[in-house]
Amino acid sequence: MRIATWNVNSLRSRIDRVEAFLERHDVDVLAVQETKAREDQLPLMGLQARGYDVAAHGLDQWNGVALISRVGLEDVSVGFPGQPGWGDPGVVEARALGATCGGIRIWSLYVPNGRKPDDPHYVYKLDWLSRLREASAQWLDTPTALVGDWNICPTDDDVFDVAQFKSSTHVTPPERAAFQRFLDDGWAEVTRAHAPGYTYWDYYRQRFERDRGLKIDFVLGSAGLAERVTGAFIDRDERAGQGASDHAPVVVDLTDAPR
DNA sequence: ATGGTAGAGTGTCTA
Repeated sequence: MRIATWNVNSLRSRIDRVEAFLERHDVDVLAVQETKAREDQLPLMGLQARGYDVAAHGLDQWNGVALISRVGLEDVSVGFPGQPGWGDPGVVEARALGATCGGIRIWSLYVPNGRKPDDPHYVYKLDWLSRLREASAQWLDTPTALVGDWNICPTDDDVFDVAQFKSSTHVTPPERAAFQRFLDDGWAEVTRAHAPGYTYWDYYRQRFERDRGLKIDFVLGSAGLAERVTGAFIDRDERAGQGASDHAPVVVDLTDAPR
């Protein structure tokens, strides 16, 4: 089975590229982030014509997440226990969507950006990660993948210029500690060993052409998932040219479940 | 410190 994660920066403006990507790489399950579409605005026809089911949630114009699967899409849930709303009172922000696809539990995650270290949104980011960690502990003993845009550079090698980020989010010790706690719990980041390099390049200043990017898109697997990983790659070509998202897709291959 | 680009949608916000 082949799964992938991709921050598409608008599903509607990128739908042709998404469909081409699914076909080019024969992808079974794609987790997408920043769908930037209400549920009634989703471009479903081409996906369904290619045999994919879609589950999506997006309450605002920025942070929607979705799962696109041709190997089943069961037990769909939005958010996770303890996830609070942000913005309008009582509104649960759409940053996590989970489903069982082809026998594995997969979560499409869009970790809050944080904006600035002194912004309330940064506190929200750390709180959100803490709640995700608490909720995800119960999935460690089943084949589960926490995939998406983590908006954290776990090491200095994951930033094109650490000095330039010294007063920015994504590299602060609390964010890195929050990421590390998932690994300490038993989650394994399964892409890095197979797929070095960045996954995101800002649109301006020709960051992609100069390979000045960040590695912030990751796939964390429970033991039962990690043992099935046979390879991974970053589809850098997808980031090139006109009309690209600012993120490249990350693809992971899994063997069949042991029996 | 600022601004550069892109996408949502027409006011600016978010990344």
